Amino acid sequence: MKQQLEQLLAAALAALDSTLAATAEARAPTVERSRDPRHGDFATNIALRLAKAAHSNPRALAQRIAAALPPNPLVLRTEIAGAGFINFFLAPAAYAHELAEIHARAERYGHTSLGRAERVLVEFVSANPTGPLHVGHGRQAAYGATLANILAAVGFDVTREYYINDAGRQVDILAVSAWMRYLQSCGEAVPFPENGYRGDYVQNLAAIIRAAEGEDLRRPAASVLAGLPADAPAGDKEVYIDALIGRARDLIGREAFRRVLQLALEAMLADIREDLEQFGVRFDRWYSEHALERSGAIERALARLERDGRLYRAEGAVWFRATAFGDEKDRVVVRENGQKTYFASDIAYHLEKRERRFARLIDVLGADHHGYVARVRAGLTAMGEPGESLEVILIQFVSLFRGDQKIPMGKREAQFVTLRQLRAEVGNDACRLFYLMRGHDQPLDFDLELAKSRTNENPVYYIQYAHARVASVLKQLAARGLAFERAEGLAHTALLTGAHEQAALACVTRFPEVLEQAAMNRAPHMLVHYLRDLANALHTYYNADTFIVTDSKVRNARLALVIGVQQVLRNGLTLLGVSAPESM
RNA sequence: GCCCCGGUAGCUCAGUUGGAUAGAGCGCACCCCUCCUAAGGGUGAGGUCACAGGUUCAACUCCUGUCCGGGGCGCCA
Repeated sequence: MKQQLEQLLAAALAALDSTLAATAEARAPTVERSRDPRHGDFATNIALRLAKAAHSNPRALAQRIAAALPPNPLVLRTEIAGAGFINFFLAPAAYAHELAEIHARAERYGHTSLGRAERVLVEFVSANPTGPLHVGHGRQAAYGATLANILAAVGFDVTREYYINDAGRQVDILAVSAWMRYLQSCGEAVPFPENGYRGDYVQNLAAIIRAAEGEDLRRPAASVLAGLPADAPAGDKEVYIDALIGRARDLIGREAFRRVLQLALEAMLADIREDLEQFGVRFDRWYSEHALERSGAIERALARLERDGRLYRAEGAVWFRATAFGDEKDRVVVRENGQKTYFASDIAYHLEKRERRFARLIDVLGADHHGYVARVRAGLTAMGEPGESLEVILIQFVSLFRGDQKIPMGKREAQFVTLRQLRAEVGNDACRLFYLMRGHDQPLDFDLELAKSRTNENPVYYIQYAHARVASVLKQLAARGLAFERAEGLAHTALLTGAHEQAALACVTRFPEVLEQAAMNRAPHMLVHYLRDLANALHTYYNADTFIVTDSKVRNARLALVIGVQQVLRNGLTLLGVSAPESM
């Protein structure tokens, strides 16, 4: 509906004044829903915006524009109001037409072609496979999955990707942590390194290694520890763990170390995949950093930067001249010890995304990655790619509460709450919806008690209940030996004149606009708030009026409306990854 | 010190890219089931949109500065 009005406006402006119509504002006139019903159904401020360029006062200009509007059966009348707004009052037929559209398009209603099939890569979660997903990753998963769904719904060609950091020092640390636990389980008295991963899951990794390798990789504690530098607190934990990794490779051989690493990695990845799968989060591709490395892409990227004079050597390391591309300092790409940094592979990875012809690269990252944005963009720019093609969305942190009691969390400590634990406690539906209730740039307080409560304080049930309520009405209808007659209902929508019916119609037909807003603002929470509003419109209507009445015209018109509401609720919940139950 | 995000009702938060009288939930005070699920609906009280300037016909929204809160600034990832 909104689009049609905007087209009418554009036509009016073109007919009125060709030079005026050429201005940027006139080319894309905007129409908005009126907040106050007295201001009609839609309103535009175009006359106010163009008044200066037209050398006219806004109200007079509004008059001329309104007069130039091509006649349209959907528009009952227009009115000039306030400082120069043009208010549109729609004909009842406009809502009737839109309601028929909901019934006709069903699960496709709300889907548009706004995105023009532009190729978008949404990379999200990408948690390091060195431990199970925690509640922060859960928010990124819910956000990324839903954003991708919404972008796809409004016509973007979306690919969902998870980048696996399965190369480099970090996974070596995972491997050596698992090996140390393995040695302990074999009865060797080796101290666990300060910088190792100390979660319980590492014990499981040790058990997996033992099942695969028996005691073949057991080495005496004395030979493991001989001549190593001191661990923290006396020594440097970073130096210590690197030395320990070197020792492990020497003692069991590079090949065996590789097998340990591979077993640990596969177990972690299987856990992460299963967790996300159960959470309803799916990826089109799991992109391995290790595979990127093997393909030579990182070497090629570095060679290209070298050729273009973007690299220099200092203090034994190789630096990328990031400051030449807007970053605040230059960045190391190859360390003094010859190891490439993660940043080097990030450059290659993002370049490779562009080579796969994605017009827009969206990275969904934790808020702690803020410093990373400028440098990856600098890398992309240095490669001759437009910096704007990269869009980084930072997700603020999650705090868990039990009532008003904050639950302590720490990533490296043994005690942290995993996504799996959270899902088990509150359920997937509440989990997805609670993660999405707030804007991504807002820290999230997640109250476990509230998420579990089956009261009206809990928005999950509120929305789902509205959906189930309509299903219940239909069951009741069948129980009374009646059936919904769609054609009759849609033919008599003019009977839906009550205040609650008008409100429900206005709300349910907003869905396509909400999806566009949510997509363009990267704001899934707008969809959540909308669904709450729609559920409220349904509950209010339900309490005020009876749907199953004897007059079949009225009955079917009302049912057409509530079934339309149910359809939109279902479409919205599906995008959020929340179930739409038939009964509760 | 520099950078990012936030500051809106007692609490938790929305606010349609600058519009008309700033909204919702919870909490508080009331009211509504012989009726399609009360996991629901309705009414009321509650605001200096952190503060000060600026831009504009119009500012919660944009710009500058100040104050407060959170986060980030390693040859870590």
